[in-house]
Amino acid sequence: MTNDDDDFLAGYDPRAFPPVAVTVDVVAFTIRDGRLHVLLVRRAAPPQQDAWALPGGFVGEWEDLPTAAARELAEETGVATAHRRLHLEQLATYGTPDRDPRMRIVSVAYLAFAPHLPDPVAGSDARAAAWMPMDDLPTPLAFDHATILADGLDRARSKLEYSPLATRFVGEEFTIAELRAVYETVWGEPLHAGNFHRKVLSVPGFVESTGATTERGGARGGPRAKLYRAGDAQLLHPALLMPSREDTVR
Amino acid sequence: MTNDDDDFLAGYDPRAFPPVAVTVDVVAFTIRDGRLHVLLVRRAAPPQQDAWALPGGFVGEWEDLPTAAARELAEETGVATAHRRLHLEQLATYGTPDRDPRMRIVSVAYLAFAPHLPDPVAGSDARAAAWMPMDDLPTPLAFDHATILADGLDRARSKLEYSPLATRFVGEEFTIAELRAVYETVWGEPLHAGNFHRKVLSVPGFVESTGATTERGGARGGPRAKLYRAGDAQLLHPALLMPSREDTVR
DNA sequence: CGAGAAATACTCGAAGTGAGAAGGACACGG
DNA sequence: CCGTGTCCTTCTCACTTCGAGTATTTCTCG
Repeated sequence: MTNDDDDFLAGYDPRAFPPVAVTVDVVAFTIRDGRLHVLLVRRAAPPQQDAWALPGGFVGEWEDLPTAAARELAEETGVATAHRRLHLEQLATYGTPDRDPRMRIVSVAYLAFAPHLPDPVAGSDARAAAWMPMDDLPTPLAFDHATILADGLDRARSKLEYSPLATRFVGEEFTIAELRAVYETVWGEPLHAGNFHRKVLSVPGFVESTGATTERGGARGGPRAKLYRAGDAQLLHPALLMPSREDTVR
Repeated sequence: MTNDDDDFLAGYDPRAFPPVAVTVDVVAFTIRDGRLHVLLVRRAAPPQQDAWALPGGFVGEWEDLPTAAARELAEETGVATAHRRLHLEQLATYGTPDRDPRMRIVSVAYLAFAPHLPDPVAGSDARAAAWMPMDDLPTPLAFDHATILADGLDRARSKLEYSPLATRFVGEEFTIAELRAVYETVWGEPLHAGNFHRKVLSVPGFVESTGATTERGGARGGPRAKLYRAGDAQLLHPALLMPSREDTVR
């Protein structure tokens, strides 16, 4: 930076620009009882009081965007920011001028995943907070949150294909069958158990064996399963493609 | 919306929120002389006057984000907004608190592609505008634009794998060899001509034949090539994977 | 006219995929 | 304690896809 910059900044008035607020909204997914759930809050204040919405809120003046997303998640829902296996990534930004009646609001959406998250606790801005099953959502959602949620689901579904994201939905140690259940739940269709097994083990760095097995067989019988933990791969190669890929190509 | 909302909004003061400005920045790629080029402008005003930067600027009060991106592209560089084959997609949003010395600025980055774009014309906010080759960029770039540009390149490289984006870099009608040149330029490595040919034709909806051929053979010899135009596929299946994929997996 | 270059097609072995089935290990209900 | 059914895990087989190399033909250039 130059001295010219200093002179310039001294006379600079930030209020000269159009009033805009920046918020973060979080699409948080988890799996409960074999169904995909998203975290929603019931708005405690206008606008759209009592409507179900994604957790979110204004970004603090000196706050980074991902920090704000983690804070909102914690504040409005009691879901611990420092949850060990929480995954947070930027999804997209929504800025249609009339998406919020208060003023021009540009919202940066984040996508979060974690295994076995606890029941949320409603925070200051929320009358209630709950994990809602994706196949039985309240309608309508506030603002354009239905669009954001749909984009988040799309992203999650395709990220399973080429990233080890699925390991974020299960515990530290898991069986191949648990991992398969994640794919089946998010993709919404059954997979061939044998082929899935072969494929997961053939992708370098996806999972690594712990040497141990489960204590018992499955709830309805079957042998004990070997336990694995997440490997160090960032990208799955070859990828696990959704069976229905070809149908949705065009 | 309810009457409660109206009461609430009547007493609402937008100035109560932390001052933030929202900008758009555009990473525009094209191919010239077999090299990948990005559009840069030389800043005409502080801060960082005279530094090279991505074209961009403040979002108008009633302006949609993609509209703002197209406008900035046109304003600062003379690249026509309505260019027939211009592709524009949202890349990501950058909001680190100190990324701009003026104030808190959140910038939504867009990615643009087009074939054979004309030489840009410097607009009001730019002292100059130019297509700069990616392998010989001026350094440093203003603000965090080097990061944004790197993210844009990553996105472009991987989008070639599973989307028909490459057809946006060539003319309305093109040969398989021209398409291959796009992949080789963006990926930065030579491809096996025979395998590429087979693969492109085997992906349903990627290209469709026009029945015609080029008027002449290649500049250095060879037969006339068949001409194709873009098909209707939105997703390539099977995908064309980068040869170096496996090395960069972890 | 000859040499080199490029578009396209073909071949071969290696690797990956979907579908099915087999072999055990285990839970659970008589 | 035994039979039945579950289901983890491994195999097999036919089919597709892939990378690498080669062949053929047609063109430009000198």
